[in-house]
Formats: sequence, structure tokens, C-alpha cells
Amino acid sequence: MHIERAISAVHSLIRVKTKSSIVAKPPSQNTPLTEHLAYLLAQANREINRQLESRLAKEGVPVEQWRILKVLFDGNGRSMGELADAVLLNHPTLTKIVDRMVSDALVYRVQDPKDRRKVLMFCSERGKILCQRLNSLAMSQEAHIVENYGNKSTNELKRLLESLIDSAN
Amino acid sequence: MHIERAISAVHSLIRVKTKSSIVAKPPSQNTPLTEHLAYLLAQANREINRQLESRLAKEGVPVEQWRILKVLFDGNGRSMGELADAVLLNHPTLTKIVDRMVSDALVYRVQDPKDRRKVLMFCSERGKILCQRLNSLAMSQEAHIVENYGNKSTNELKRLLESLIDSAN
DNA sequence: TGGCAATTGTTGAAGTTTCAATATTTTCGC
DNA sequence: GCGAAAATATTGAAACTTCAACAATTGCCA
Repeated sequence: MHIERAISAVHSLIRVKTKSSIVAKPPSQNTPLTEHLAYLLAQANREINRQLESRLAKEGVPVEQWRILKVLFDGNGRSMGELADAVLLNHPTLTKIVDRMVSDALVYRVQDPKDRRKVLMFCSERGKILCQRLNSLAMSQEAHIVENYGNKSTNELKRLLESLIDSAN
Repeated sequence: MHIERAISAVHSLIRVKTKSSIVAKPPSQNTPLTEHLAYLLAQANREINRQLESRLAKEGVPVEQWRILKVLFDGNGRSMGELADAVLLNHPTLTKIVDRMVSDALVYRVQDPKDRRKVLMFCSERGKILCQRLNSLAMSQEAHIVENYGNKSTNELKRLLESLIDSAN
């Protein structure tokens, strides 16, 4: 019985090894950390975000505030919930960042007349002017990436990221 | 003089517009937030990291701790600096996470005999056993991604991310 | 209609990360 | 070999994020 099990185990190992090396990657438990998609995304995000951060630092503005300004730039108000989704922040964090931006007169709150639970956020003139300067800095970062990485790769990567995000929802 | 500058400005606008619409994407200042590479990376990272986090939560372990265990699994000691680079954390943060893991007997510190400024980190037996359970959870997440997103896209995305990271250094 | 559940945003406490300063050890020039 | 500069890890304070509870308003349905 032990022997039979051992033989059967060997057979299945051989079969799996053969099949997997032809059809697909073997599902090894020992995949290095650096081959996990989650890790590669974290690493790339960290690096690119750092670059952007250091550009925007010329205006003394954190990345999150740039995102907020950019979303509000069109002049249509957004509720805190909509805004939080758009800028990838959870609600309490957004509330506190917005508090600071209100102090800096970059954005302002208006009670939504249609639904008085809601607050509509708007961008001030000052906020819009700052936003445009920040946009330039951000564009120059993307240009720098495209220089080193190539236009084709950049567009292909964007396309794949969009479809990954789609497929995850 | 004013007129000449104006004409020259118009010319250069036309030239740039013509050239850019043939050669590359026009560098509009009004690119939506959702088309910036930095944003797409942040969004994808957030989503995939959330998924992984919720899987690893079955063992009550944060993603960072899994990364640390995985790096140390091979039994070769790593200094705090090496480990911090490998797991994408800065030094003080790593020190504090490691403190917790030492309390939980998952890892341990050894003074490096070759260089007494350094501390070598190792994974305990307990840590290795936990790491293997975590690996299974992580593998099942990747399998789930591949199911929805496709094998080809996944591999292509990984390849592009790796080369982006390369090009950024 | 009246009241209960759901939605929206904020708050305060707890937890986490980051920055600057520190202690220790090594390296290197002289 | 000595002393200044660099490298390594940790610490404590400050800043930030997150969690859970709360207040206000709306939607629902019986």
C-alpha cells in the first residue's frame, strides 16, 4: 500500500510536471515575491508616486490634493462620497484633507439643496489657478516617463491597467 | 511687434498641433485624472492590495508581514536595510513591524558578526509554517485574478511593470 | 403618516507611518 | 593609529490614516 501510493504519487508528479511545463506556469508555492502581481504593482506605484510627489513638492502640494483639485476643476460640485471614490481616499481621510484645503481657500463646501445630508465640494479660483500649475508639473513627469520607457509601452501599460481594474469589479 | 509675436505664436501652435497629432498624443493640460499613469497605478494597486489583504486576513496577517516572511523564508539572514528595500518599507516602519513580529515569535534578530552595526533578520520555524499557509492564500488570489483577467494579460502586465521599474532606476 | 432602516458626512480615539535626532560601529584619509 | 565622516538601526515626537461611534437627513413600507 505504501509502495502503491508512492508510485501513484510519482506518476502524478511526472504528469503534472510535463503538462504544466508545456501548457502553463507550474503553480509553485515558492514563487519569489518579486513575481507576484500585487508586489510589482506596489513597487511600480511607489516609484511613480515618489516621482510625482517630488515634482508637486515644488508647489508644496501633496498628490492627494492635486487629485482633488483636478476632479473639481470642471466646476461641477461633487459630494464627499463621490469625491472620495474619485480620488481613492476613504471618507474620514478625505474630510480631514478637505478641512486643510478649505483653510487654504483652495476648495469650499456647499450644502446640497436637493439632499441636505450631502455636501457639495467646489474648487475656488485660487484652487483652479494652482491646479493648472500642478497639471504642468504632472504632465512633465509623464513626459519624463515616456522618454525613458517609450510611448508604446506607456500606452500599452495604461490599457492593461484599465482592463485589470475593470476585471476586478 | 505685438502682431509679429502673435503671428509667430499662431504658427508655432499650428506646427505643434499638426506634428503632435501625427507623431504623438497632444500634450493637453486637461488630461482627465483617470488617464494619468500615476493614477491608474494607484487605483490598480489599491484594488489588488485590498483583495490580497482580505485573503491574508484569514490568518490575521497584514500584507507587509507576509512579504517579510517570504523574503526571509530561504533562511539566509538579511540586514534591516536589505529587508526594507525588499519589502518596500522605510527603515523606521520596518523596525516597528519587526518588533511586533518578534513578539509573535515569527522572526528573530541576530547581531551580524561581520559588521556589528547590522542586525540580521531570520524567520523562525513558526514563521515558516505560517508563511506557507500565507503563500497558499496569495497563490489563490493570483489564480483568481488570472481567471477574470486572463493568463496572457497577466503575464504581459507583469512584464511591462518590471520594465517600467527598470526604466525608472 | 409614523417610525425604522439606510445613507451621508464628521468626530475623537487608537493605530500607524514618517521625520529628525540619536547611538553605535565602521571606513577612510592623513 | 586617530579622528572625522559615513553607514546602520532604533527611538520619540509629530503627522497622518483608520476605525467605530455619532448626528443629521432621507427613503421606505406598513
